[in-house]
Amino acid sequence: MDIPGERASAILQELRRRRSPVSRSELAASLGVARATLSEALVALDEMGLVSGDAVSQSSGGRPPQTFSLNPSAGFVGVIDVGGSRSRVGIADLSGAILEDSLRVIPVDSGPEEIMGWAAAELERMFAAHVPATKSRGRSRIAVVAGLPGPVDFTTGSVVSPPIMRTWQDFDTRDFLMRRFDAPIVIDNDVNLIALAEQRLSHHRSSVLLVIKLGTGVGGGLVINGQVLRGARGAAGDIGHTQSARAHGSLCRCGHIGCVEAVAGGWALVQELQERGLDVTNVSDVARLVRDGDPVASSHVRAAAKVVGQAVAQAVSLLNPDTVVISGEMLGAGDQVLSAIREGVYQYSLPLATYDLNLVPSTLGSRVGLKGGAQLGIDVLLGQADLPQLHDVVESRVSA
Amino acid sequence: MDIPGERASAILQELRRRRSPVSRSELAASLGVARATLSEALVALDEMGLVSGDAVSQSSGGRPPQTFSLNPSAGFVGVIDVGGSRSRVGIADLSGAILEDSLRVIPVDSGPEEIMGWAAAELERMFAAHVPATKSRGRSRIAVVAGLPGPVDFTTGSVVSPPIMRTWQDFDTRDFLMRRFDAPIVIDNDVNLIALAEQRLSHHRSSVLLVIKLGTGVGGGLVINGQVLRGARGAAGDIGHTQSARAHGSLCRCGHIGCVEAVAGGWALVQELQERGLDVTNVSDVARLVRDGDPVASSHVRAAAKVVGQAVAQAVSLLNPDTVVISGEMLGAGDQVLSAIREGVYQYSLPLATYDLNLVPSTLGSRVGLKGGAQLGIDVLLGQADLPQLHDVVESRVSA
DNA sequence: ACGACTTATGTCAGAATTTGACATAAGTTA
DNA sequence: TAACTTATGTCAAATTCTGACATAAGTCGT
Repeated sequence: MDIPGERASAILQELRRRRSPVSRSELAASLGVARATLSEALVALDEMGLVSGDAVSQSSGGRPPQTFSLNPSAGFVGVIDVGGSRSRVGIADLSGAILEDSLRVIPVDSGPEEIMGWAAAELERMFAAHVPATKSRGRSRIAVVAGLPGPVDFTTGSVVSPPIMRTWQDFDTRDFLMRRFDAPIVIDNDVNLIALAEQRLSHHRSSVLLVIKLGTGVGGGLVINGQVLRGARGAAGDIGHTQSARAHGSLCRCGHIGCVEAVAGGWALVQELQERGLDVTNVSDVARLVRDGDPVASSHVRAAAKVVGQAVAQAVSLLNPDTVVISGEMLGAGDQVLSAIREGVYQYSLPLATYDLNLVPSTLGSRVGLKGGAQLGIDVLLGQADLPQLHDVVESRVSA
Repeated sequence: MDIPGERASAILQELRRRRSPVSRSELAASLGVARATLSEALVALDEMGLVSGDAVSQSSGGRPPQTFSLNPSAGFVGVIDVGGSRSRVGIADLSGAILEDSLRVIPVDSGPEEIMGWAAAELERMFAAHVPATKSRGRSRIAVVAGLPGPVDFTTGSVVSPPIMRTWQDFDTRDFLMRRFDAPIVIDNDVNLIALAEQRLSHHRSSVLLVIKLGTGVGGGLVINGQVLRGARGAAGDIGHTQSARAHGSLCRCGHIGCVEAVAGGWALVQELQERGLDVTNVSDVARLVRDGDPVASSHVRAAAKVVGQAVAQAVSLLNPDTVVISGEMLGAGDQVLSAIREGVYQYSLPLATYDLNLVPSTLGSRVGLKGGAQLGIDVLLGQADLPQLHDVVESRVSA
């Protein structure tokens, strides 16, 4: 029995949108089709192993409904999250849950061979451990997503980063992964993944979401109407290398002068504090010092946060987002960071744009990147990704 | 004979997308349905008077195809474009062509009663003159669109503008127009209308388009994937009141200090040049002076354009648009404006974001606002508008 | 001018899909 | 236990879409 792909996709999307199991009637109602139609489609999806009929749920006065949900083990996503100073690898199922993950502290400029080699090996191990060898019906689908800490050119799938990551410049990440995995591969900017995670998992209702990541660098991600805005060349969201009035004179690692990152980036803070004689080697150290009340570190971080706040204010004026999420290791420094950013935003934005603006810290923890990558991978597996250049891959998967 | 609304909408959309008449076969192919299916739907649309079968076109070696296009006189849009110093009213048909328009030089702070009263009267006259009393089949649909020079709260349809337009603050434009016209009413920001016009009429292929309007004020509009980005409260696109390093100290009419507009807005330039003893009263005067080679005016305008360029650079970094269009009266000052903006953009943006950026002047003339309003109105009439709060209105129109 | 060829259109029966109604299943409540 | 409520399976009828065929209306070559 074959079911039109469009309806199948709609059902899967609806099942995903609601987290909890849904009855046939509810599903039919929200999709606007007759129960009979929906029932038939569900059977087909069940045969493909994509949905699973749960046990009957509570009765509300009559026959209790059988509820359905996405079958979590119908697909798995391997995610590689490369960070400035540490990288993570994880595997998630269709529910988006991270089944296993591993962390390695390694600077990004150790080079792609070292990092991606390790990551791919880890991923192979995890796939072997978690993906059932043969599903009774249908084979488990898999996808691989990698997030890189720099602008990614979507057409080629490799990093295009004048500022940093020179060692990655000529490395074709997509190709490397394609050789190791027989699966759709998606390469994206790391902040885009974080932004997607925030929108899907924490800010479901947001239609214009801006995410700022304060880590080794300063990055931004944008999710508009549920879709990541990548821009013409995948360079959208770059807020770290916009000019700041307060950063005048500071030389940035990108070669320009006066970038936000040159004052507010983790690497810049580490450098400054080292010059002031403090014992710091990375962002975590800086955050710890502030938390412990070190006055020098605090004042530097607070000043940095104000600069970020001003840059965010510009973005808020331009985009009028409903939600701004602050993420990244620098959050570990405590409330001061957030309040300084708020100060900048409310000072420099028009009242209308901040009237009901929701400016909040991330609550998704240190595995946000993996979670976002999982979401993107699931999009691909279910044929709901907004990646034009992947359409052929996706098509063939969906029809299979 | 009734045809599913979804297909009807798809056909209308396709007919609109292609400007030129299309044959049945071509239409069927682009929509991916059988010719028979499409043919039947076309008959229904023809009976409703929405499409018109043109004369047969050129043969390509066999029977010449009959081509179809939207019937221009199946619907009309009245557009009111309120500007800082002048307002326009016009009427357009479904093709988007402006059939008639009229201009009145009147400052926006003359108040809404005066301006909208005049505009509504003009519009009533134009509707009476151009809309056929009774179409043979189906009644002509009409819509009214108004563009206002300030942030518009979409939920209420009235201006929300701390900066200017105090007289408009408590005026309910939508309600005013609803009382005069039995039609869907859309109130939007004037730059949003311009942006829509640029995307639809000049930059069809652009997926991220940024439009900057340099007039009495400095405004911005954003069209992403063919949809205007209005933001959470309709305040998106505000680039005039972002902070500029070079504008420090200048008091803006919005009450803040250091806004882009405080240096680069038309009103600010007029003020400055007056202080320097030049005889200018509005933006056109300034542009004329520069065109005539006045050194003082030129240097001021050039400096202003650089400030704008820097602000645009921020936006370019954040959004990575494929196209930036410069619009507004200040363009009349000549090439200097554009080149100064380019200078700012290329100096302050990352190379990746400007690599294949298309930064061009508008070519749509002084009636852009009317043209954009017409596009938005047609969207509404054909049920393709992205305005959530209008859905009920639209639904009832489409099914009728 | 005429026939061969090419392309477009109308028609319509059959295929595919969706629906609504009805019978049945499986609980709750009095 | 009977009455009632809600969920599900089934299937014929209605709707929609398609593919094939016949026909229409040009061009091209002789």
